[in-house]
Amino acid sequence: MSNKKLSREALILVAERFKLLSEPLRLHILHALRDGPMSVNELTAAVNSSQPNVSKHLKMLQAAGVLKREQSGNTAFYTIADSSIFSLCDTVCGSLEEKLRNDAEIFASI
Amino acid sequence: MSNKKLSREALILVAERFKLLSEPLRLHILHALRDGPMSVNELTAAVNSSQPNVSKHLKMLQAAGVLKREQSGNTAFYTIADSSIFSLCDTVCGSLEEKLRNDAEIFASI
DNA sequence: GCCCTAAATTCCTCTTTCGGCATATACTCA
DNA sequence: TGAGTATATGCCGAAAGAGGAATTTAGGGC
Repeated sequence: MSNKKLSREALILVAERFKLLSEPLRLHILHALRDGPMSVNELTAAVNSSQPNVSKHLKMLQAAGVLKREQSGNTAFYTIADSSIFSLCDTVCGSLEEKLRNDAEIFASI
Repeated sequence: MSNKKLSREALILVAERFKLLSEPLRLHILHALRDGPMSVNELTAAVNSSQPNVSKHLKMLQAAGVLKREQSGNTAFYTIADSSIFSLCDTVCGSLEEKLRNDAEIFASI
């Protein structure tokens, strides 16, 4: 764990990355892409949203460098470009699980 | 890296945790608390904001279980309660650094 | 060229959230 | 009890972000 002093600009960049991951639908999209590339249509079905909405979120994820876009014929395929997001999600899941377990214990001991 | 299927509710919880970390000021506060507990006044000075604003963010961080509050006399001290946030920040920093380095190389090779 | 399908873009509205300001609460000390 | 300091809270206005609906752009096949 590094201990650098972070500049104001660095903090903003980091915050932006977290903000990108702060929407359930975007997380859902990323989660769906774990098993490989998918087209916009496939993703739209997978996450149960509208096509324009999915396209908008895909654009944000791509602009941030998290996703990569590849066009094949008439359809666009999106792939994970930065797999560090999965470590992030796993870390958060682990932390939340632990917290919930602790809360459950406290509740049980009442 | 786990490969579980995440439920809609789990995605929302994870997204909420990321949202918590998506504000520069909150990151600043957490960063300042790396070296140990601080009072609200100290934090207000450290992050260069107003006291009410800092209090509000502290409350959110505490409600999420990221910070712990301890009152001593008239002043309140806040401490890191979930250090996994630092791994998160470090992972993001690493990813951003790599991306910037790559972008710089691409730019240099033009 | 024309039609069909896939994806992206624009406009709009609604909700959330940030920060400032004023105020309230709570603790200490005289 | 009264003054002073530390922290929390409530209210407001401004800005950002999400999703819906309609439309546009672009490719493929006839």
